[in-house]
Amino acid sequence: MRLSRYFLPVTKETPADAQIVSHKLMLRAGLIRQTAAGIYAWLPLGFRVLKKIEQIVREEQDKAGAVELLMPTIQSADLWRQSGRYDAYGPEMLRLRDRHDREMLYGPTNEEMITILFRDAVKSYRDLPRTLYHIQWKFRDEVRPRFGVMRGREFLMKDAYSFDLDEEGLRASYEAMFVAYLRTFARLGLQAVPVKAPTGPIGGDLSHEFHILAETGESAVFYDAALEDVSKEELLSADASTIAKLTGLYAMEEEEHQKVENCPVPADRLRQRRGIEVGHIFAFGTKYSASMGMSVQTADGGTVHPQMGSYGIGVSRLMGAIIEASHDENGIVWPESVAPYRVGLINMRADDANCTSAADEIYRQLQAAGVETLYDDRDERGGAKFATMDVIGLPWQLIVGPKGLEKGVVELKRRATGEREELSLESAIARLAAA
RNA sequence: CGGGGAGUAGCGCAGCCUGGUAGCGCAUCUGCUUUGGGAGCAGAGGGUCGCAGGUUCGAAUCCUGUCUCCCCGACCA
Repeated sequence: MRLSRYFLPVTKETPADAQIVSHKLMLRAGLIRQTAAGIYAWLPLGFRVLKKIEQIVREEQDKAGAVELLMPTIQSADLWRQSGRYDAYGPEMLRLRDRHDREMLYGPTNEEMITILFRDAVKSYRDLPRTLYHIQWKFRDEVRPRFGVMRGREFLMKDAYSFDLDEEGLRASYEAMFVAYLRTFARLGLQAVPVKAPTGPIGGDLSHEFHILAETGESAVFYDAALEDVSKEELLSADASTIAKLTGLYAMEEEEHQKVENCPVPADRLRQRRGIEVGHIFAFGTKYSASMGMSVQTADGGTVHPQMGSYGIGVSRLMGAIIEASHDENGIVWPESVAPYRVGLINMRADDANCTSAADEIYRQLQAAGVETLYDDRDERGGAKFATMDVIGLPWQLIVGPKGLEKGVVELKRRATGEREELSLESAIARLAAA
């Protein structure tokens, strides 16, 4: 993409509304703009990142055997009356009426809808187990939206729902999602700590929150330092034994931690850090299948209410969390896996015919090699171009200028480390084309 | 929802106390000089001062109401 034809409103100054670094940088880097309290427009660059995060989440859901569908954002109040939650949900639910005065709502979650979809189509134990998911916008009328996309009212969420014949099956579905979550966060370049979460009135031990460690996290997390020693490779190849290992290590949110009388972790191994909750998985058994009359026939001719679980990931929140975890004083430092473009190509002298034709040619070759490139072809000063590239945080900057061209080289700079290297055109392109 | 704060040019702000017809920086536009880490000079455009009432000869400024946004607490992906 040529910057001269893109829509990328980067700013030098930080809007006063933003408090935390990810929000400031998302505004400054031209990723988002706020349109109302807790509601954001995703500008082209931010939208690309959102799509990339979404795609990684999707791939790992698919790999875990979950099946994607798409449910609507608008639901009918009657649906929620079936589960009894229409009155129970409270003012966080955005309620509206259509032209016929029918009560509708903007979905804050989809347990009810998935349950009737599944209920009306599935009658046999042979159709279990299944896990269905979708990635869809949710609306929760938060009392106090804040921190940019980290606590918006409208947000993009992946929510999956599992249906199993019995508790043993539910546990297996739960663990499959657990693995998917570990892999997802590892691929996103994040260190996620699974924290045992209170299960409320349903009971059981199948509920975990996944927290990204960052100073600006909303909750304090106490955990065993051994959790920090788990390698990315180990997480990417996670299986049941990984879960056993991780869940065997102590990790609690502050509120729960304070209830623990004798913390099993020795003081020198107990860590306290802030966490951003980016995922929550839990098993709720027959809560909805019973209340909404979903049952299947068993092999012996009886009927059972399927055991259900639900599994959420805050996709849009993840973008804020990634930036919280990966930035420096100059701007965002995107992990390669979610960077909106792999390389920022800088033409140092757009007014110089030789320099421009060289840069144009490199851009053409990068595109031919399938390298996602943002090409700053504007006639601006070099300093402004570097500042723009730094704040938007692409992994690589490729600098083409008259001085280098005299020597037959271009400069390749790695955003994360600041390392610079002079290379021939060919080797620079080859380097960037390599996965 | 309780407590606090703010709405003045695209962004960041001053002006308000003590009413007299709106200003600064950045950004934008034009010209010239520049060009390897957010350039310099000269000029220009852009504002129903959130909205509605009221007081007054006169309101960004005082009064009342209202809307919006932000921050601190209790809840959530």
